[in-house]
Amino acid sequence: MPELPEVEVCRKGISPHVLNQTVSDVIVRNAKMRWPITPNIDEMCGEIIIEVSRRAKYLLLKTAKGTLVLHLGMSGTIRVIPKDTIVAKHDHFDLVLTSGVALRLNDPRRFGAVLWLTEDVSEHPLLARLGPEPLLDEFDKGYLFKKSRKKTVPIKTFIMNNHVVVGVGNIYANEALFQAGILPTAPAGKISQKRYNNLTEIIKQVLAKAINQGGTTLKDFTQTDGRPGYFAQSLQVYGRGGEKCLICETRLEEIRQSGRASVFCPTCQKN
DNA sequence: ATAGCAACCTGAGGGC
DNA sequence: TGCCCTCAGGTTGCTA
Repeated sequence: MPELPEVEVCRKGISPHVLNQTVSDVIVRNAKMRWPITPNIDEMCGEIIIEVSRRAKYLLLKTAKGTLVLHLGMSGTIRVIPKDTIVAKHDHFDLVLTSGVALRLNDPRRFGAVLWLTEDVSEHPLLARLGPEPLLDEFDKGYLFKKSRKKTVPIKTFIMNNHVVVGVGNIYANEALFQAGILPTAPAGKISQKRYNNLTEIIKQVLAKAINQGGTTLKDFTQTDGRPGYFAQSLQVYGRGGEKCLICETRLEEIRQSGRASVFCPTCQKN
């Protein structure tokens, strides 16, 4: 389910329920995720969660002793529930709090991750080399232009690369490039400063709007309280291959780039 | 260094 | 009904 907006919606949803709460128990029903769930995760019991933050698509629950790192992969969801709620298929992990509430991770495909790290999280190999956060000022107008010089990779592959900028997944990459009028196949190194300025602004806008609307609900994504996100109705190209462009009525084309579907309008978008 | 893509999984949907 | 194929929000870590 998750691109950056969905993870941020999740962070906001769980935060009031877990911040300053004490962990009473951790329940691992299936440790086989992207990597095995950290065996020493029960060290978390008795700890107080002092910060609920996000870096890229990683959720970070910080305590005095260490940080719980959660990633939702392709199909993960986190619900806030009474701790005795009946367990469903693919409910792999619970973080139980003394308040009687639990965070429950459900992830059919198990591409997600649950890691208890006692070292400095920002130094961890998974997080150390990530690019800037797209919604912060560090992702500024000059950044993409400078970073892309001499790069031949297609622009869509470029903006989806975590080492370039984090959090831009397949849905929002398609949407942002459509709105910026740039073909997803355009070589990153050939795009002008001016168009990068525009693209940067659009990426920020698209992500911010999606967060405000509670994310995009496709198959199984819901907010932590079970409500759907409403950004799906704002999608202009994602999932619309073969349908008409909402601007010019040209038929939208669909291709595959690096194994991912790219949808674009051959009229509105240029190299 | 960089590009392409297999791999990790389950489930849904389409064609036959 | 069943089988086989393709596809899906991500990302690491191979192989060239």
